[in-house]
Amino acid sequence: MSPRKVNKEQKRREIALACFDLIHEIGMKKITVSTVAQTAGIGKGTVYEYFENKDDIIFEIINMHIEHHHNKFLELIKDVKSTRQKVFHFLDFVMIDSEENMRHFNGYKEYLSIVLSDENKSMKQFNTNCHLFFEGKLKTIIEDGIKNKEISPNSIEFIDSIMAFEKGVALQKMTQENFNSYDICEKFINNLFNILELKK
Amino acid sequence: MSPRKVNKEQKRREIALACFDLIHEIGMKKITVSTVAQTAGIGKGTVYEYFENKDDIIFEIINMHIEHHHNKFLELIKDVKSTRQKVFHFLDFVMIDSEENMRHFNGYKEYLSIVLSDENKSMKQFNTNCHLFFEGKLKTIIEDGIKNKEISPNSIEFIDSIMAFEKGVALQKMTQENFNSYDICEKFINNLFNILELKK
Amino acid sequence: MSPRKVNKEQKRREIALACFDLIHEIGMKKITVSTVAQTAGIGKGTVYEYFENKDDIIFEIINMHIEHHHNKFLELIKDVKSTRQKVFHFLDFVMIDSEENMRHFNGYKEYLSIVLSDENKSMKQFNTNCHLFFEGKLKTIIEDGIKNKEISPNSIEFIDSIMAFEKGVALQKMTQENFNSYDICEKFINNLFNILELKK
Amino acid sequence: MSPRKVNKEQKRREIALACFDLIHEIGMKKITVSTVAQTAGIGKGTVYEYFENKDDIIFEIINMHIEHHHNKFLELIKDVKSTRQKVFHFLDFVMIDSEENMRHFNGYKEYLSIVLSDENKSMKQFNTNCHLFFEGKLKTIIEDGIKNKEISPNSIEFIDSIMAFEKGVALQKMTQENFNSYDICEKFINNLFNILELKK
DNA sequence: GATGAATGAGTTTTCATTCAT
DNA sequence: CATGAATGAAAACTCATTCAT
Repeated sequence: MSPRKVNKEQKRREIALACFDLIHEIGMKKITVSTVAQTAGIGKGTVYEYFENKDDIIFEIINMHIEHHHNKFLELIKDVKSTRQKVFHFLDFVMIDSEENMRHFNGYKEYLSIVLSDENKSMKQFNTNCHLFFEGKLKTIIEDGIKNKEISPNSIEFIDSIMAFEKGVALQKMTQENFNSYDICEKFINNLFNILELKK
Repeated sequence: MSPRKVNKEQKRREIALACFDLIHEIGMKKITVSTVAQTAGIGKGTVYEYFENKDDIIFEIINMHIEHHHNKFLELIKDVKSTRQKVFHFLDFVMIDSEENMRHFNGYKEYLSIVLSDENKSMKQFNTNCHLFFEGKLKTIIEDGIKNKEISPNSIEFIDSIMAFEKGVALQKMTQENFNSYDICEKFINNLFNILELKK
Repeated sequence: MSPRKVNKEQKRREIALACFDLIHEIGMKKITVSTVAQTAGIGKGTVYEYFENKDDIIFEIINMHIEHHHNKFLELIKDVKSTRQKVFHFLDFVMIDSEENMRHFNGYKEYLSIVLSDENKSMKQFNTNCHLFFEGKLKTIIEDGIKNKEISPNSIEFIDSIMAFEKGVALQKMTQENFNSYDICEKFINNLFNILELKK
Repeated sequence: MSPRKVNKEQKRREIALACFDLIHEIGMKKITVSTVAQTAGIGKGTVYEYFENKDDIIFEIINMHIEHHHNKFLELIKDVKSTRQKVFHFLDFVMIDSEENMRHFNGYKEYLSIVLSDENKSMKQFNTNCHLFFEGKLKTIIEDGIKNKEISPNSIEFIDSIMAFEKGVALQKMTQENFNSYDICEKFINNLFNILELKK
């Protein structure tokens, strides 16, 4: 009960949580240790009690965003039945422009710009793990579809392409003007499933 | 229109040209106005005679790289006959790990990290134009293939997806460990053309 | 006088003793209050129960080292007979490069750099006392030699010079490259005793 | 004439010269880049135009002091005739407590505390060179004395000891209370020359 | 037009000391 | 008595931009 012994890991998360929105509000590049301290309502020195250095802070905040995004996705596909529909939801992240989604999307954008500029190995490793998480989910979706005889067995061949497609759409949405991600995704899924779906 | 203006533009290009390789050599992020001045053999103040600010310089250098890349690509597909082969070459940029290609690829990576971090509107505009250039080329390739009865007329529907796929592969190659872009692209093209190619 | 006070003094020594080797291991300059607390297995705040401030801690640790060095020296000359030999041992500290000796020597170096940089009066006082201790020992050695008719009575005049010489050699060993302290000390003692020793 | 091209080396010296007295006034350890900039009447950034880093500044200031000291010494012994007298002047630096001399002496003290605390190799090298300079001068003095039949040929054997003695006296003057350097040096020289001087 | 010297705001990081529990 | 979480002053260094010559 007493504050004598603080749970370091928990405090880390508390500080990061307090700064969760900084990424949207001022951009990852402009986050300074001072800002973090102020936002979390603590002293600059205190930040260094819980984080190795500035990158460590940024990393924890990003971590939190990704985790949040994972959970959102799992929630989303929980009750969906058709494979086509599940894949639609898989692409929600890049298709849907709801305010909340856009906040996450912009967080991801900032995140990418860090990963791209840093030659930070652990960032790449972390990013690979995120990729594998979603790839695993997609694989499950596709395999379930095959089992249910919804889609043809060779659908499994298209997983890599879907993953790449999704990332490409994200990138274009981030870097191009007037890019209509919804239409492009819709067309892609329809073309794809017209090929993959088994006629009954 | 005035000869003044033309000279300015020419000098801009001269300076940028002198700095063409800086992006590979020291990385876009580490380019300073001092470096540019030194590399171009002019004074730091002179740089500001021809460029608004640092971003303006970076922009011009990038411009030059993209242009160079455009020309390379046009050269590449000049004598290629089959549509499948042309699309293969279209993906050369992300598939082939030759030293020269990797230099360009890493330049593109640096470039992306700038576009993503900046909220620079003109960057986005510029990037859109680049996209449209390559999209145009791809469209021509596909349309020619349709005219030649190599591929089915609905192939035109897949252009957006190919564009997105290519960008997604690029992104993954930049941000993931042990990513095998070659195999993924090969499988993608083969799967695609098995569907699109007309049997004779 | 009160048992309180005695316990305080004892605890001071316990803490300092626990940190005895820190000086060799990480260097005096890099000792932080945190390190001291950790090494002594107590809380940072507790350190301040027993020490006024950081300098006070450092001082206590140094104290302990000097005391240790005193004892070593007394041990060393206990059974030595000839005066020349005793003076040789007097210079052991700056002549001999055994690992243990070098550890102490480097400790002394760190110590000096503190004394020189600080305008700390008590440090100077303390250092004077150390000097007087060794000067007393040297005086006894010389006086014994005179009594034994080993060396001439005016040898007493050379005590200050020997003391200064020893410190000068130490300083040079600390601050010069390729300084051969052994040869210089040997020559010095031989020259000196050739003058001072009585022929029989 | 125009400020278009500044002589970098000269400006370095100008800045260092402006800070010449900082060492006495606030102590070497407390010199900050800000202080240097303020004292020299320039901007902080400007300091870095002429110096690699903070150590580089300190080094230049020290350099200037040593150089100054060298010149003073050469001036001092120019017209002195007897060898005994020359060696007296050789020890002036540690014997005489004139205000100007004490300023230099304190500068040397600060300098030593840097050399001792840093594991900076170039500092040691530099210090060795200073030593060699004065050793050379002393050697010349002694050799001249031998040539003139003032002192015995084996006087040459005592050079190292005189050098060490001088440094030892300096160190004691820096680190001990009520240390009477004058008397000790006087006694040393007299004892020494009573032995070395040839009787006529 | 060309130059490059001067600038200072802005950033990260350390650590002795305090004080509430 | 003991503790350790919180603190913030202080310091080194970078670099885009300006402006006098």
